[in-house]
Amino acid sequence: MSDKKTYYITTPIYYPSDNLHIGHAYCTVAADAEARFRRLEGYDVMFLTGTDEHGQKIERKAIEAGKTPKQYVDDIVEGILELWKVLNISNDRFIRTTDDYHVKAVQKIFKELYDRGDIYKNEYEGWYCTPCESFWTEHQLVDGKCPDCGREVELTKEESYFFRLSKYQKRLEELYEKNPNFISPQSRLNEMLSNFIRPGLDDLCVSRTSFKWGIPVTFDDKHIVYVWVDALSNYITALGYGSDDDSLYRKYWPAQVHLVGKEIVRFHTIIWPAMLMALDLPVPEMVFGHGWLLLEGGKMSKSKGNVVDPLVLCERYGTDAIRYFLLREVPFGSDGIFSNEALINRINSDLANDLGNLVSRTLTMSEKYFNNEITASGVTDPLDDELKAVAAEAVSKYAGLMEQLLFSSAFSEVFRLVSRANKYIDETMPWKLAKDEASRGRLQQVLYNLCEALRIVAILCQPAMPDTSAKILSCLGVDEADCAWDTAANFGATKAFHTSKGEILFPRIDLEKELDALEKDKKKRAAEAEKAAKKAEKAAKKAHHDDEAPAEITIDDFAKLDLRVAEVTACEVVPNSDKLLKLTLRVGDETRTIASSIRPWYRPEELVGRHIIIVANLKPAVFRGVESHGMLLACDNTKDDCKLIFADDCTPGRKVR
RNA sequence: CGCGGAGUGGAGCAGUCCGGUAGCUCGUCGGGCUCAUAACCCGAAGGUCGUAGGUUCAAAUCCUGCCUCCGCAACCA
Repeated sequence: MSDKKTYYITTPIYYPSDNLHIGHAYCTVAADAEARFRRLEGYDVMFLTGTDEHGQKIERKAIEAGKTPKQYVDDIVEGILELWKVLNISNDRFIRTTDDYHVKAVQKIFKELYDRGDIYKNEYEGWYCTPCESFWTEHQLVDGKCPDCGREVELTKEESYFFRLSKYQKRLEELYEKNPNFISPQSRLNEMLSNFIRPGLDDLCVSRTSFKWGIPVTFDDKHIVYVWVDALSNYITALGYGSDDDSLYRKYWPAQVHLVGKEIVRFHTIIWPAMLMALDLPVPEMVFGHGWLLLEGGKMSKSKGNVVDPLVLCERYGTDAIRYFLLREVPFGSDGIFSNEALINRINSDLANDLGNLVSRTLTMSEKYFNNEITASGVTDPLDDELKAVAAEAVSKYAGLMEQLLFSSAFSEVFRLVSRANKYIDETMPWKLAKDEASRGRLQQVLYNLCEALRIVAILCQPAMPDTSAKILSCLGVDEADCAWDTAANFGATKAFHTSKGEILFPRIDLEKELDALEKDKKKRAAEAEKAAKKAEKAAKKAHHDDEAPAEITIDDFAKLDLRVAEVTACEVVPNSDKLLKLTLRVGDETRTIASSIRPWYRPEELVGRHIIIVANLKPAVFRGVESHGMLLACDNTKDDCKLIFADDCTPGRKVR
């Protein structure tokens, strides 16, 4: 079967700085549905997802959590893999940008771009916020200050490597023109053109020296590869590009579609194709920018406590119901709103009332009237024609819509057929036919038609609800051959159904009770989260006192500390304080004040004249009205005991290293 | 004048490109049916399509101004 047409689809690689939420699930479920649909159609599918694990944010998060960056992302990624398992995601590969093969390939790509002259060294000028260690552009500044912390920034130059993005402006415009579907949906194309292409492209900074958690540039070890080359190239490195075995790359590239959120359309439609052009590689066929799933009452955020955890939803309502909801509720290109009420209503009306109930009533009649054995009797009626017509239309429209990633419309076609089948039961009134032995042949045909309709519905539902489809097909008792995609368009393909009543597919949910329960659950979770946060904070504080080592640091990090010997010239108790002592210190020629919470362990008079070690360049802080300029070094001997580090033999003012 | 999207019966949306009976889902009300998961089927009520002008025999649909909401603005899908 090597002549099968290939279909390569990707999701973005997600940034594991936190656990994933419903929005990530949205995108991945969509990609999964498309992948499943193409497999059903007979394509040789490659479906890739993964994680983008480098960068300053993760470096920082890891430090906060007291872990190495790798440990930190390992833990998050474990959760992500679990989530995809629960959501029944059928990805063929999962790439992590920390994977060895990826790292090597990225280094190779970076070097090649450099050798070709499309990456060059220059200076990057920007506004630097020292405490945040972040560069900002003029536009990003808020009132001329750091948008993160609000502090002063200074104009700084950093040596950087740049990618000649500007060189590809014209070729990009040609690409869009020649291939109007390259950026989909259409509205995103306009956005790219008027926002970025038309004003002109600047060369792009593709390396960093301000943090370390990334892939080193092989020929200049001060630099690490910044996100663009690192993350975007995953789509080819995952297939072995740049490794010894690039057979998958040669087989599947270029991708048919990169599925991305609208906020990263730009990187995928400008930077990524330009990079590929620079490498002389083919560009993907399409970048589809989907909308966002917004939450009732604004954006998802932890502080609002409105983050929707897809694991919780799956546990509560079943994976297939959640998958269906995500695909059906919102047209794929636009933003939509997620609410529990919408979710429950959708499950109740579509899945329980219409589909589940249709299956249930059909199977019940099959059992009751025909002992579960259904074949076509040939006693037809004009009433049958419309059912068949709707089925045929559903199949053809569905296929076209799925090919364009228009999931919501595609499934609305499927449910048109479900509705028509429900109506067909009312029109044909099988319970009346059953009362008259003479209409037995007709009754049999009616049930056959219903089973056929259900068989087709089940086939079409596979991409969205794989488990439910399997259940329905199993209850219908059809051969595997009659589950194939090709047979969906063939109403009447099935010879015989050997049905069996299964359990209720989707139990109805009591909306009010459920919303109450969810509300309670949410409060419980919020409380737990708060508790956990406090605990974590405590633990973090404790970790400072503990001999448990935080993340590894470099000698440069250590060099940032200005440790000095100081002589205590005076010492007094700070008023209104249980723990604080105010120390006056001589550090070389300088005199300074430090407040420290060591009163439980030392009397003021016993410290005067002693030499201690201080951190001299700590940011000043005010405790109980005393301005403290530094910190004393001390040891937590036990939980309740603290000892200062004395250095009586050392000269005040001298540096400690 | 940074860019883009949206304002249509109680809720969520389609229709707008190519002007001419305002459609779908949910909800509400009434009826029918009993095979079925208080489900299903039929019917009804309810909208001067954000606002002010303009073009036209005719505008939700084209043009202009204004108002409101939302998203993006070097990385939250």
